[in-house]
Amino acid sequence: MKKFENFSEWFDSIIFNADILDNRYPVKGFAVYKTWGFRIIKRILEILEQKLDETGHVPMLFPVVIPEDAFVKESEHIKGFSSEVFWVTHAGERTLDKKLLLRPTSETAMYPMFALWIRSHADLPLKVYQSVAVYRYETKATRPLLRMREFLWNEAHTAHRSWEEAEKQVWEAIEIYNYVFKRLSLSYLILRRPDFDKFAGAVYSIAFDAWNPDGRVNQIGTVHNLGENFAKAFNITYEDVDGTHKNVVQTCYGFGVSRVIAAIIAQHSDDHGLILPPDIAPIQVIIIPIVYKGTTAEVNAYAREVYEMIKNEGIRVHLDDSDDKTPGEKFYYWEMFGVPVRIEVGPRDQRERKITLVDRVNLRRRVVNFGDTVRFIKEMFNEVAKNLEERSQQTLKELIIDASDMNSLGEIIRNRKIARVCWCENIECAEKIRELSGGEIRGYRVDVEEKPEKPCIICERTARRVVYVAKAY
RNA sequence: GGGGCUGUGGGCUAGCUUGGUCUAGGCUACGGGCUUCGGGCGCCCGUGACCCAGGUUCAAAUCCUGGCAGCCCCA
Repeated sequence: MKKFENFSEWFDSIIFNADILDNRYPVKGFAVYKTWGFRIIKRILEILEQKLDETGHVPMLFPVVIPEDAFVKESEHIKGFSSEVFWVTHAGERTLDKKLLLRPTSETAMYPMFALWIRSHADLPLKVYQSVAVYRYETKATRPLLRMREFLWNEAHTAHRSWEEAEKQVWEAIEIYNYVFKRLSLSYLILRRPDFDKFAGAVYSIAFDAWNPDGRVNQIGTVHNLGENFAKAFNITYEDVDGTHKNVVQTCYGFGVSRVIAAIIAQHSDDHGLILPPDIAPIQVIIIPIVYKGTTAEVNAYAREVYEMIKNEGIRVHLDDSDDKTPGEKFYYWEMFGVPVRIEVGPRDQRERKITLVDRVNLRRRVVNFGDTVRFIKEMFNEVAKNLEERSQQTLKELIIDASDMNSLGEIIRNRKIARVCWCENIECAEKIRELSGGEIRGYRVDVEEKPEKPCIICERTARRVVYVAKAY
């Protein structure tokens, strides 16, 4: 199965064969995370949550159901989500007096409580997070990991004394996500969404769009400045030092765990299967003994010795000494699961007290002395992470193409790339871009400033932004 | 939201037009055995399937309707 030729089939086969997710659950848009996938998820969440803890966020867990009256308080928010919420209307045979919905996101679950908890400036900033499943009745075709009706994410919600503080928080959030995504060697664009595409109820939204081999971008995280919109709706006020009562200013940000796994697969993996950054690999090193008749005992004993030594260094290592598969089969098997480093131990290695190291990215062999094993493993971990990042960055660069006119824009999108265009910020022109190219304006970069050097690609008036246009999941 | 295509053992598929030797074939995976083992070795044996509900018919994997599920394209 070829990654860049038939992304969809390639992606589905990796998800299935590498035990990430089983999409055969009999409800559309719902699936089972299998062991390998779920172990990876736990590692990703561990990295993220640790960073959130370090930056003063506290973990909490809010209910999955939200009463209708809380949900309808912020008018923009309802408009954005009402068409895709799951309603709980019955309990047994009885109809509920008060309909409940399954959280599509937790603003309306959390903020009534925030209103109770926040009394004075001393309660601020409040920074809360939770890692939970959310529910959205997607009307578009669902896709495993990329577009599910139940998906895992981590959401953080903060409340502050002022707009300035909230702005700072937005940047802290961006840095946190950047840190985690970099640890996963992912490449993406950090884009401020155009106003028509911001989060329902936000003042503005910033999103992380990861590249995909089919040119469709994958939104793996978002950061929103909510201003006072929800504070007004939910009456979240505090008494300031001077005795006046003010609305809090809020931010919230979401980290799409399911989509992050999708991005890791889509960006790093190859036609042999998954390739995992060492930080999140459930097994980081796989040892495969190469046994021949006559040397079986020595080789297995030596392999065991190598295993014990590596294990004692705190590296997640597994010895595959089963005799029901040939070494070649084991190579292919563990490559499918993306184990970043393989050690082959054969009679030759055993005689010379050496080991053969192979990295998952380039599959190059290296023979090193027993005593140097751990040092070289750690080096190889860094190398794998670096190679993945460089390769991913390179692909992102190649995917982005400047569009000078409508014809070239249409061609870029048809060729499954990301177009960079100058735009005047008028919604009419945005709509034309979508109609004529099939791609959507994803926004302009916030991590670097890009000045438009040409007029708007549609109306030819002065352009205000350099924006990225792509199809999206 | 609109249109098109598809559904056969755990996975991939043949068969479907033209209903009947289909007792549903193959590859792979899985279980057992022998043999091998520095990139999917070979052989033998075995388990395992026509998405669901109706309908047409002497007869349905095959035709029709609906449901469920999946894929693709467009809004």
